[in-house]
Amino acid sequence: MPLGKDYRDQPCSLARALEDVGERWTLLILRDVLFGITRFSDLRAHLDIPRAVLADRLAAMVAADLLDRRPYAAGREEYHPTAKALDLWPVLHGLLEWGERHHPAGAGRRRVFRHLPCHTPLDARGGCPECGTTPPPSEVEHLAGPGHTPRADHVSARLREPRPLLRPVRDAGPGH
Amino acid sequence: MPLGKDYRDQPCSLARALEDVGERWTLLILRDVLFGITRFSDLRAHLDIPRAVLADRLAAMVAADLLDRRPYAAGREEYHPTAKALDLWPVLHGLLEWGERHHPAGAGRRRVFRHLPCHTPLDARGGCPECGTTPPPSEVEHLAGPGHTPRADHVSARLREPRPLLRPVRDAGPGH
DNA sequence: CACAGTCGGTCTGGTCATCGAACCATACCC
DNA sequence: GGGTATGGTTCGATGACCAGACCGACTGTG
Repeated sequence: MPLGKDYRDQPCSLARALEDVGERWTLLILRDVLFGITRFSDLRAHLDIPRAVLADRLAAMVAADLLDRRPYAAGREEYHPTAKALDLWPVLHGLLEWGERHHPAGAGRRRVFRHLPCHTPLDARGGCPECGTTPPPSEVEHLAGPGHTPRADHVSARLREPRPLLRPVRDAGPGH
Repeated sequence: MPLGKDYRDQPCSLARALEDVGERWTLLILRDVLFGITRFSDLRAHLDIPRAVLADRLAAMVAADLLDRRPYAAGREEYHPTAKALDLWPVLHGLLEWGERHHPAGAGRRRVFRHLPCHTPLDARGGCPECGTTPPPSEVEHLAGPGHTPRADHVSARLREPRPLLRPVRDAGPGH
């Protein structure tokens, strides 16, 4: 399904937001980058997205100041979320929770988010019921829940165990 | 710009959510319906969306249990948000606020949301700083802010004055 | 150095969505 | 009957998306 990009004549801030993140695949890519999936090949393995579309979206997201592209070796690039992208985390989390509520998996939640210091699952608004704060991504860990459907790719395997948001999946385990 | 609809092999709840509301125009239509714009012709006037696309989206949103379609006269239809749609309000508001923060209009906010009982502008998370609650749409009023860019259509004119969410734009004024 | 493999893309051809404009059926008003 | 409002559908052209083939730069291996 194609998704257009511009909503030219809409004076609303929602239209502005959708011009940045409303295109097909963009929010899923953003989620993956927040999950620590930062490389072209890993994003492809995890999302089953056509190469050309992924290349196009990454370029658009760099241009929109959502991603920072930097080499980790000669000719090899990594994409990291900018402050603007991190600022979207509560919305992304809210949308995911909405999907979880209205399209539940039989066995339970597909993914669990916990406040790292408190070790408490976040509520629907992304807040920590224990300490009352709304943690930034850096303080949130995520792991597969009981409703999780396994995927074959190597990236998905890494995301089953608890892992802080933003930690590159290429790096070692949970980290405390 | 087209936006596809299905993300078949993604086991994530975010993909499920995007299959409901990820298509082009869908979130803008949902916002408009929450603003009280419930008729085909009014949506068209406010969004500048091709007729065929609007008809397709409305049908999809009814099928996804986001909208309830009911006649208000012989052969005339109105679309009203379901509970599922109302449940998405905090996300919609969060995305709008994100757009406002990262694409500000020079003169200030484009649209202001206030908690009706407290008459206090909502914070970025959709909460009321006065009473500490997160009001449902029925308790929120909205009006044009200083950064508002006027549009010529008759619907936009109605949305300039304060008005509770969900109140049909065809109905009379602010209502307290 | 030749060779294979990995990575991050680009190119191509076919399909599908979107766009803008025209058309249409019903109901109402006079 | 003629005119208008409403809620669509149909059409042709353009553009987005998709799957798969191709490619250039670099790395490691012998």
